[in-house]
Parts: sequence; C-alpha cells; structure tokens
Amino acid sequence: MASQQRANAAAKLALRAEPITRHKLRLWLRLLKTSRAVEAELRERLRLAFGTTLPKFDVMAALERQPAGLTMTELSRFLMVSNGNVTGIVDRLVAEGLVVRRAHEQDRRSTFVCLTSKGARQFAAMAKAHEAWVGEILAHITVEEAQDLTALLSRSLRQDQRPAAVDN
Amino acid sequence: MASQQRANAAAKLALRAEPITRHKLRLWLRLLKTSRAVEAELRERLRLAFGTTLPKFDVMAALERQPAGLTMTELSRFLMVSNGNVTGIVDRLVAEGLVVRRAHEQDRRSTFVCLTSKGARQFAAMAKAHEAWVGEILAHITVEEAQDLTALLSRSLRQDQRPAAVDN
DNA sequence: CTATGAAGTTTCATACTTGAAATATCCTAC
DNA sequence: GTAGGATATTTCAAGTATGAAACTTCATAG
Repeated sequence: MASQQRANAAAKLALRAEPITRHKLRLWLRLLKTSRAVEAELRERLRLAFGTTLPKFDVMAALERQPAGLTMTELSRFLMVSNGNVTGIVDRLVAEGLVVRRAHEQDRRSTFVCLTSKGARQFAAMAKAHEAWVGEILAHITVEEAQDLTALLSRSLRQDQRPAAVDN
Repeated sequence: MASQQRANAAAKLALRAEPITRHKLRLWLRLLKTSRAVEAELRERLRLAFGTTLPKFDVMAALERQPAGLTMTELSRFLMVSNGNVTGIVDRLVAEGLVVRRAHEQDRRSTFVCLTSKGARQFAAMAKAHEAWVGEILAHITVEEAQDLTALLSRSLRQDQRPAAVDN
C-alpha cells in the first residue's frame, strides 16, 4: 500500500519535527488529567459511602500495615505531603477515634501514630470498597496493560527526584 | 537455564494468584505517586523561579490559547476543579493584573476570563521553562516510552468517568 | 406574559496543603 | 557538660479545594 506508506512516512516526519520535550509535556498533561479524574471519582465515592476523605484514607492505609505505627515524619515522607499537613489530618483522625498518638520510648521528639481497633475495622471495609472502585474506574484496561503502565511509570522518574521516602 | 525457567514459572503463578483488581490498584498507587512527585517538583520550581503557583499557572495555560477567553464554567470543567475554586484563583490573578474578567454579551450570567498582555508575556516565559523542566524531570524516559505511556493512559479511562469537558 | 426549572457564578463553611517559623529534643564535638 | 547543629513536631498565614446554598439570569412551557 503506497498511500499507507506515504501516510506513515508523513506521520513519522511530523513526529520528528516535534522537540523531544513536547512528547514529555504531552505525557505529563495526560498523566495529570488521568490521576485527577481517578482521584475525583475516588474522593466522591469515599465521601458518599463512608463520609470520609481521601487524605484520611491515605493516612489510614499507610498505618494499616504497621501495627507498631509510623512517626509523623515517616507518614509525611511516605505520602509525599508536608509535615505540617500530616499534623492536621492526624488531629482529625484522633478526634474521630480512628488513630492514636503514642509516645516514642527512645526519642521524645517523635510520636508514633497507630490505628485504633475501630480505625482498623473501618479501614478494612473502606479498603475492600476502594479496591473494587479502582477496578471499576480502570475497567477499560487489561491486566497486561496495567502491568506495562506500572512498569513504565516506575521507570519514568527513578534516581530520585524526591528525598528518600520510607516506601516499601 | 532450568532455574531461570522455574523462577519464571513461579513468578507467573504468583501473578495469576493475584486478583485482577490488585494489578489495577498497584497501577493506581504508582500513578498517584508519580504525578505527586512531578507536581511537587514543578510547584517548587514555579515558586522559586517565578513566585507563582501551579493552580495559577494551570489557569493561565488554559487561557493562553483562547484570545476570546473562557468562561468560569469552561475553566472549571477543563481543569477538573470545582467552580467555587476557580473564582478564588481568578480573583488572585485579577489582583495581580494577569487576567481580566470581561462581560459576556449574549449571556449576562457568564463572564469571560482572558489573559492581559502582561499575563500573556509572563505566561510565555513560564511555559518555556515549564516545558524544559518536564523534560528534565522525565529525563529517564525515551520518546517512544512517553508515547506508549500517553496512549495507554488515554485508553485507561475513556467513556467517561467525568462530565464532558471543553478539552482539546 | 409568567411560573418553573436550568445554568453560571459567587459565597460560605470546612478541610487540605504548603513553606516558614517556632519549640523541643537529640547528638556530637569539644 | 555544654555549645552547636540536626531532627521531629507543631503552629501559622496564605492559598487551594470541595460541596452546598444563595443569587442572578436564561429558556421554555403553558
């Protein structure tokens, strides 16, 4: 197909004509749009189904695997939000009886934050729904594509833009 | 390599054992982490280099291609933020003389928002730097990978989680 | 015309977020 | 032991964000 080849060549030329950064800019805009859309959807569902918010859910999710708790700084680094921010979210969670602050034995500057049993119970229900929602929201993607995407995204930043995190 | 094959088979088995939603959840967490890292980096650079913020930059970017301006609702839908939010950001941009509100001739409920020439001038400088920064931040990714990622991300949501946007 | 509902914007209360400053504690080198 | 810097947290001001309510204007059915 000569016309097909011509079209192809033309497309390639058009792509070449674009500076490299243009592709990355496009990627960034798409990335931003996608994550905002998913985030908005999850936020609304959390609000309607559980009367809670995404930041609170995120903090509880980070705490869930740490029976011993996490310090404020560990939370802040893991969630990639400022330290002052974590203070407010944890304050509200404490007021709701979902987490507690516990003294750090060796270092009196630090405080551990842990889920209460009420918090753990509530989080279990939310996490189950949350995973199902993500499945719904990303329904139009196959497992293979999801794996490819995850791998590409992991590679995209690397070596490290941000100060070391607790991470997993 | 028999051991290699065994390892491979074991890995595949492990993957199969995971529910589909688990992969999507992992993807979502990676997506969120990546976009937060990029966003944090861009926010800081905008602040240091231009003394401005990401939301203001986003509004100006949306306005840049529309000499006739955009209405508040169009802005809100395009940026995927609430209408009340746009009011505040535009108020601050107006106070800085970077945008103006203009009456809508046919519909007195609406107002158009447009860049001033000062705003356009300032945005041009910021946009140039911004594109270069995105290039730096996403340095570890090839153009091909960027294109793949963009395509996969575009496909991932589709058919539409969110109310119609102005979009491009 | 005119009720009635829809659409565009702002206002409001509340929550989230940041970066910087203030406090308190820790650690290390004298 | 103590001065100095480093680390952990909170506080603060300002900006960003939401969802709901209030207000205005528009469009349309009767």
